Amino acid sequence: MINFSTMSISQPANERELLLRAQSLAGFSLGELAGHANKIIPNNLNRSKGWIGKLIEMYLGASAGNKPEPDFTAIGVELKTIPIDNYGRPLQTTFVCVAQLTGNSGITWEASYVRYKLTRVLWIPVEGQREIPLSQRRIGNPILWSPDATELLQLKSDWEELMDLIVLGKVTSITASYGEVLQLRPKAANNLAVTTAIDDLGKIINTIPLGFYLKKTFTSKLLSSNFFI
DNA sequence: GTGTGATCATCG
DNA sequence: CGATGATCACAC
Repeated sequence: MINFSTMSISQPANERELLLRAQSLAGFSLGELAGHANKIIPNNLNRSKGWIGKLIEMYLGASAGNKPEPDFTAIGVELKTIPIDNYGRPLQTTFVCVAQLTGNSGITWEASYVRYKLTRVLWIPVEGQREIPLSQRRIGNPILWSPDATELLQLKSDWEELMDLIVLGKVTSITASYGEVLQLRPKAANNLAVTTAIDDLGKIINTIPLGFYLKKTFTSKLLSSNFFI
């Protein structure tokens, strides 16, 4: 493992450096990483849902903070930790970004945040079974990924279908079952959270904020088909 | 509230 | 038992 201090870690200068850094973490447990960084390990993730992501971000020198940009802004790479089972299959869907529910006239897939976020992603698989104590869960081999032509088409058509629902004022009838590989689900502090959207008459309404998520079938394929690269 | 990091937990 | 809907923490 690279001898990181617990303080600030420089951003990787390029993809190769980032990948090497990520590869150096593979095989270590969360307990080892947390201990090395003098971080306290929570008993579970119930009240620390983003904890693993933040820990890995720190080790890799991610920089975007809570700005709507790729984590490694300078080199245009987004970081995603993804919980996996014994067979390397995802245990959860993957959050991509929040969905703008107003002001979408004229927006195209090419100019969308979903496209922007998913152009280049560094996936870090992490053992995610709840039976494994957090400190014993191990980091897997990273995968530097860009969507291939097929994946791009799947994402684009789902995005267009979902955006049509938003633009046409059908927001309140959206469920997570729309979309083959991409879905819209609540993304909020709780179900009292509110944002603005438009109804089918074009009037402003209040509704729960939604986010785009990648379904497990999609991430499962990309993880398995890129594993041996 | 919005956006980051996500996973929890209930229900069919 | 998995997917959908709900939720947690934090920065600003």
